[in-house]
Amino acid sequence: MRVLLIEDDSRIRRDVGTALEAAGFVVDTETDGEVGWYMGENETYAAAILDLGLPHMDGLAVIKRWRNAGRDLPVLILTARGSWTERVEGINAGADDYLPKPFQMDELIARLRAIIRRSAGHAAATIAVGDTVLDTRQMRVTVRGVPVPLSPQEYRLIAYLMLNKGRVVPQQELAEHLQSVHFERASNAIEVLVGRVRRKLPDALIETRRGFGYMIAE
Amino acid sequence: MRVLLIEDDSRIRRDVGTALEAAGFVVDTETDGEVGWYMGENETYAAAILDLGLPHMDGLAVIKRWRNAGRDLPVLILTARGSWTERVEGINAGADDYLPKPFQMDELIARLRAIIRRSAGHAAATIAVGDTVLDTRQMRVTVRGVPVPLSPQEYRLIAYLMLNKGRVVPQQELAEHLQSVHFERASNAIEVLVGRVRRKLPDALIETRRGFGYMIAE
DNA sequence: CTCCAGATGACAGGAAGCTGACAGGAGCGG
DNA sequence: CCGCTCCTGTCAGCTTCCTGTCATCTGGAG
Repeated sequence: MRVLLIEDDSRIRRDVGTALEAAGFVVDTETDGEVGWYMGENETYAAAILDLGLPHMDGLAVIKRWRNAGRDLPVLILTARGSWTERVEGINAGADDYLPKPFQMDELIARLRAIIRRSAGHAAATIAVGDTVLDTRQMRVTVRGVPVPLSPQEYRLIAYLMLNKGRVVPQQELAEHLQSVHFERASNAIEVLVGRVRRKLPDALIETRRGFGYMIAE
Repeated sequence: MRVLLIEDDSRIRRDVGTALEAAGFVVDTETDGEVGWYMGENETYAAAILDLGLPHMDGLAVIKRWRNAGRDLPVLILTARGSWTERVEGINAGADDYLPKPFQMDELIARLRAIIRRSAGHAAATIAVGDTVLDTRQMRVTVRGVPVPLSPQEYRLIAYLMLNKGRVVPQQELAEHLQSVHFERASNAIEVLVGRVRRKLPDALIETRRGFGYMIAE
């Protein structure tokens, strides 16, 4: 079982590498984001372990480029402890699981095996709200089992809202998260996008909280 | 903090239950998988502790059914020592952490607290005064469970007063907090706003302290 | 009883959000 | 390299309802 480890901290890199080899994995190690991306793109791995703070190309960007290219390589990201933002962004970018630092080697290995197994065709990482199910691995939304055709922006929007269900998400936060550089104040791009998503999904799913933002109830 | 303990071994059930209560948790105990699932589905817990070998419904099945229904209740599973398979399957099914038997009570409690803390991003941050509950994640106020429709200004006002309950808040401070540039002396905007909020909430909630400001009693 | 901070009802200007139409442009197949 | 399709941001028009102001009451303190 071959895995790709991308981590710039030499201490962690060595420790994790050793532990993974002891657990029976073949490990390729990279320290640079861009080189790591290239390896994942051109070689075959059972999974990748990815630090988020990397030289040359940020971990999130690495995942996104893999995903955009159709790579469904399972990815486990290492995040700073308690960084809710990183976690959500990571999962939203297409990561399969996250592990807050510092972590136990045992747990890393267990989770790594879990995502590998999951990618072998078993359970998917899903979030459900009523009839509507978000599958973050397939980057797809289904309603009563029927897939809903969504554009990339539309998917990112609904995914972010579902990952934050039960919480009011301000328009500003959505705009930042969708990372479209274009959004200016005095643009109603978010409203338009929400409208488009609403037309494709059950009506009451996305609540408007006038003056606050949007929310999906639990 | 209320937790759900599902365990069929009476010895472990009693020991764990006692330890949890000593640690300040309120514990609901179930021995049957299906009943446990039902409880988790219909009650509100800060977390669940789940044995994997259960009568009627296997622990893994319980987690999966919760997850499929969108329940993101943190789950700690108890596994047989060294059982890689169980660990991996547990995490794969959506468990947040696992603990191999036999275990130290201290460790169980530490890990339980950890997963509850980790899920705190999901948890509702609420403040209650009598029947009136402020939920800052949903940015909403409910009275006896019924949501009260509030405009942004109205919500900010009641939220600020509830966050400062038991203290007299001067009008000036309220005005500054609401950050409306418009407020000048000789404006009665605050009085008007308070009036609007009062009409939507239980009568005695906001006290007027003539000459000083407004207050919500504890 | 008098006075004045606070309460209330009415109102108008405008902020926030929704929608349909449109066009530039990215992505893709040929 | 061309042409087609789909994505996505912009715009104008419209609706809803928020919010500060004003004029007028009210009631408690002294």
